[in-house]
Amino acid sequence: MPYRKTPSEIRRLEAAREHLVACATSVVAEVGWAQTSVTAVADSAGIAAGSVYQHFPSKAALAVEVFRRAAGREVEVLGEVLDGEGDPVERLTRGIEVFARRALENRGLAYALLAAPAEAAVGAERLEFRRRYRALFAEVVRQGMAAGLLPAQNGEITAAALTGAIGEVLVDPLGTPSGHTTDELLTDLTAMALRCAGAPAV
Amino acid sequence: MPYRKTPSEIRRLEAAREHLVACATSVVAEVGWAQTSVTAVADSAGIAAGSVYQHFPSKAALAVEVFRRAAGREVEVLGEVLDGEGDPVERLTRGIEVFARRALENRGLAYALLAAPAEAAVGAERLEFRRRYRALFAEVVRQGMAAGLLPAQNGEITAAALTGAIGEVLVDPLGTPSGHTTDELLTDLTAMALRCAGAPAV
DNA sequence: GTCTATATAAAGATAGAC
DNA sequence: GTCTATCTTTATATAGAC
Repeated sequence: MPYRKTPSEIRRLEAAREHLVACATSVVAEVGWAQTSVTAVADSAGIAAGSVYQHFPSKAALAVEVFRRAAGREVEVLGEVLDGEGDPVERLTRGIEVFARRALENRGLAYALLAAPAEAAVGAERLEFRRRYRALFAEVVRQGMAAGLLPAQNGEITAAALTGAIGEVLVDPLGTPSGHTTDELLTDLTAMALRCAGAPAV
Repeated sequence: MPYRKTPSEIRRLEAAREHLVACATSVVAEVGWAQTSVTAVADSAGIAAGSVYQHFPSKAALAVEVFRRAAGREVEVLGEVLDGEGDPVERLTRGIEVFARRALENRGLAYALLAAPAEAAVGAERLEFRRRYRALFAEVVRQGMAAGLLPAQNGEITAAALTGAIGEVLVDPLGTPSGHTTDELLTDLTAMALRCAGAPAV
């Protein structure tokens, strides 16, 4: 009776945990935080409700993990684009495009991350991640000002507006109705973003 | 034993109901929807929990009433400013200023109306009212374009960005920290809004 | 380790006394 | 009409069998 787990045991446990997080993420994306009960997650993962507590001490801990994983991916992707090639204005344009496109492609998850009603612990995480999104946007705006491509402005407010605008378009189910393709929406959104940051019209 | 309520009885009942709505609004502004229990509202109004159900059939109905009253006031005020005197750009500037100032002056309530976690029924109302805010902004942007003061743009997206930006500034508790007075914040916010709508720099 | 069954807690809603 | 006390529901979390 070993007092230490074998490597294969550890792998199995981690895999089960990963599976649980993945299933919980799907459930949240589909029905939102409020309707995501421990039972629903367990059903989705094919285990009993009680077994969830083998991997997470509480529902809140699981929810926070789900949020951190998903939001962390978005921050990472956005950060890479904004920190990539080209001048600050080009990068900002691509960043908005990528951020919005990913959100539109997985609307349920994006809504859950940006806006959906959630318990307090998740709300706190959301606040933190919104700050990170905004910090990324604010930094590229700062660079744009330094390069003389953007006029003097409060970059934090511009960044907040960009984050808020994308969220707002997502929140409204009528945001992409008949007559507007995703591409048209993205064109209008990036145009607004460039105006918002004060980039000269093309 | 009259089968009809006397006028004074009706007045008393309506007054009690008004008082209940007012107290509930205060509670929501202070602690948010999630922490607003029927008991807390009843305590605040100085009545028993059970008595709440003399005036509203359910907690959700009370919450919706609270939301409608408060959000309706904001829509009305914003509508009057945007529909007032001056050219469209001037009205937009004043509208942003008034909307944001009122929100900053009653931050708890503004947060509850714009962003705070809430039950489904309130969430649906919020969606509806955000659409109304946006429709108001979109209309003045449309007028600005028609008057040749603003460049061609998707006014709905500009309107969404403005609503989102104000909400975003409010959501962040660090939005108005040391070094930024409310007036400075408003100056930066209106400047962003004018850029966002494409108004020429002053 | 995972299941079933159950304990527990919180909040909304109701019944009946006054 | 309002209060007190209680019922009911719902979902989290736990205990003990296998």
